[in-house]
Amino acid sequence: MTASRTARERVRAELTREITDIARRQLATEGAGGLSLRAVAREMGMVSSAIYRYFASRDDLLTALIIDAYNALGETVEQADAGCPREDFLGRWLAVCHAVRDWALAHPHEYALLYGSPVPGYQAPQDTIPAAVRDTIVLGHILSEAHHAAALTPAQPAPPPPPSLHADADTVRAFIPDVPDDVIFRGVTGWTAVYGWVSFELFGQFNNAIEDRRTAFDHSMRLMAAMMGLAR
Amino acid sequence: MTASRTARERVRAELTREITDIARRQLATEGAGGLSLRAVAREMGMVSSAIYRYFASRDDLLTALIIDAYNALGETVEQADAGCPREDFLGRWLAVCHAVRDWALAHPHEYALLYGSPVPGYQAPQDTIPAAVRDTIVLGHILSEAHHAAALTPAQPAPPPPPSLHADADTVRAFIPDVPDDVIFRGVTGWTAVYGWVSFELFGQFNNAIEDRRTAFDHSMRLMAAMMGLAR
DNA sequence: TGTACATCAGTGAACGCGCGTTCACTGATGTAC
DNA sequence: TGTACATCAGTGAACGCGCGTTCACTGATGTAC
Repeated sequence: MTASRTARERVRAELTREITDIARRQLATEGAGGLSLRAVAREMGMVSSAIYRYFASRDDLLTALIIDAYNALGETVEQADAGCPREDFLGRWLAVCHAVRDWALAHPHEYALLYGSPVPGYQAPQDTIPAAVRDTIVLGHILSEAHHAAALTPAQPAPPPPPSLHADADTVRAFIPDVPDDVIFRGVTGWTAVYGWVSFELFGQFNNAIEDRRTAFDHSMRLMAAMMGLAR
Repeated sequence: MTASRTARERVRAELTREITDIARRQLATEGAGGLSLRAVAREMGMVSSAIYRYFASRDDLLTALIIDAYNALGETVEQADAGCPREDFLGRWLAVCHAVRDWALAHPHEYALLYGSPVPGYQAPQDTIPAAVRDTIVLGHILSEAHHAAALTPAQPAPPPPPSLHADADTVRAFIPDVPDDVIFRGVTGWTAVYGWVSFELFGQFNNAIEDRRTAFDHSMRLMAAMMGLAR
């Protein structure tokens, strides 16, 4: 009976979700290294070996968490972007920057899982890639659309990218379509600055140095916007 | 006898060094989480409890490693800066950037220990601070000296830092002495971009995207130099 | 609709492993008179 | 210079802990005729 098979499958899907939820909560309190199948099973009220009906190994569970986290971040970023008038490119950039930072502050361990030190012994499979690039695509489109709206006013004189970088520019153009190499690398630089800041803030590098972090971040991202040629 | 006491102490200092050396090597292969007192003891040919004659706990050993790593990085950066003509501010900036990146690539796990996700359960004591800020001080002095040599040509128009950031600017001025707030926050932004890039590169975010990383990094840091107003 | 069989979820015990830390101890090295 | 004592380094056993994964099993749920 298809209906009953679906019933069993529904339970299965629900329990799978419950496992990842518990795992995510453990991740949030213990960090990636502290994620333990046995602890998850304990909290589920199951015996530890039962987890293996749902995930083939600890790494598989970790991969599921990583993909979920990338998607959560990606969705937040997409919504932040979508909430802005299309032609307000600076506003969109700032909204995206703050979305990344806010999400990271709300989910520090998940952020660390995505952008911190690699988990030792864990090798991310290819399946994470589509989820991993959602935020990058959002930024890319802001820049690309700004360029085509002639709204990019490339800032002060700076050296053009050396020709040897042309191949890499081609690869990145998948994310920032139809723009010259110079825009590509300004975008990459801006992008690294976002995560560089957020990582510094989250991993403690700003302790005893910068207190009004939201304001400072906002200002820093405006400087980066100017570097990229984004003006209101 | 002072001489013989010194003899014992010399052995002690040597063994302490040997322990940290072995621990550093293990860190390099296993990562911070894989650092184990028992493994260190095994490699020393000692029983595990003997380590406690030299370090009160695993965390103490970790702290020693962190301080050593900060000092190693700091020294590299200082030397890179010192190798440049004093008035070549752009050259000094680029030298420092590459020194950070080169060191990180040569010591990925140590870099991760300093700038990656915090080690769960480990709380860095205050003793690490002097070592931790050596590189920051180098950058600060480049900017400060450039400013006083009137060699900073603040790039394109960008909003000034909001007044509410003045207190934070005062704190950071310990590293970038006697410069206006605007220079401070351009410096902080530049600094985060350096580590943002290096972390992206080291932690795998550039995989399948950017191949000629040294060149791209160099270009990116030149863009940041222009943002900060550093020109040759 | 009823029965025989197959699939699947969850159990409980076990394997083999490694870890940090404590503690009472032996011997060697250094110190004081 | 020689002896009695104190300091220190290193030993070996133990405590108590948690982990991922495997495997033979029971019972319930679903399937086919």
